[in-house]
Amino acid sequence: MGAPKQKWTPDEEAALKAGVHKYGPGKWRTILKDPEFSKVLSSRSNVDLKDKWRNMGVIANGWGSREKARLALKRMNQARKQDESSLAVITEAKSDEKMAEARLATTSIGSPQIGGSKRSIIRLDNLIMEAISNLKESGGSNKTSIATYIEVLIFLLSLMSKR
Amino acid sequence: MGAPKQKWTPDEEAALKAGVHKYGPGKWRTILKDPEFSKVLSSRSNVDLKDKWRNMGVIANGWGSREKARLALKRMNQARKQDESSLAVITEAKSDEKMAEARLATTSIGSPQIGGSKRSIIRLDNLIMEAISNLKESGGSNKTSIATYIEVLIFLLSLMSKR
DNA sequence: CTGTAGGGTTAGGGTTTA
DNA sequence: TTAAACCCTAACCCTACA
Repeated sequence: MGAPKQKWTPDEEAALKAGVHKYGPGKWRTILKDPEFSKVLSSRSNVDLKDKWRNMGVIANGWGSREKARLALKRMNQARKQDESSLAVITEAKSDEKMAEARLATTSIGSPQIGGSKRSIIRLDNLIMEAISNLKESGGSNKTSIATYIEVLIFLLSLMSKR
Repeated sequence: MGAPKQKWTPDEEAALKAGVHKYGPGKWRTILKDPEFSKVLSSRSNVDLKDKWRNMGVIANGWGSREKARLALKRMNQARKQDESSLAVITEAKSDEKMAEARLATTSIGSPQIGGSKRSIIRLDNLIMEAISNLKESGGSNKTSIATYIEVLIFLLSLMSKR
């Protein structure tokens, strides 16, 4: 009902880290005022920064383990969905059950070229994130090799997402 | 392992509904504290209330689009025929019970219409195609589904690179 | 009044159980 | 296999106190 949760994007997390590195933890308002970060973090409050930093603190470990890859995938999943944005939220809010039905019924992810209305992109995004989600649960005998490829994909995705 | 399941009684459901009517949804702790409901709901937590309200909502509203998308993808995966050499995307899914008919159509990732850094796309393509190739050879009970998901992921990457 | 620290609560994805 | 119940935790809220 209130504002939907605003999940942190990789860009925002990076800005926060950079800010803490520059001013130290606890200087949330200072970080927000810095022109270097104010753009990216414009939708965040000083308290938001504090809370996010607290959440990130639990993750101090390195990358490489399969478990870490799984978690990374999970976080990325959320990040991408959020990144695809405000429009997603808007359409979700607007759509009554019938619209939701219609969207699914006409699920046509056009060719990459023209058709890419924002809406179809969002739809694609959701579908694919679901796919990734399913993949990580699909189990199977060669989990290790799968995880390896997923790690590669995660890395590539993060690269691409930086525009 | 967990606590034995405790099914909701009609009294509890009624109290929950009354509580939401009085304070609005999202005020779970407040509802619990209200002497009017605290007796009936004494064995429930605020999170329990939230979860129950969600379950009741699903019944009232029908399935959400997200859940439908997830199922559709699952079915698509099962119904899909393996197509060895091509990249594929979902192109169509007829409504309702025919989600199983969702099919895949081939497309090229290096399509000229895709702007942005074409070179990186190609490299990405090679990298991932190699991954898929290895994956398919490695054997495994659900390699087909894995390949499908990765293929869809590739398409997502091409879309992202365009922005 | 402004900002931070820290405990508390909610939202929503995920998992388990019947 | 599905749906209700339950779990995990990021995101957000509340309050004390500098």
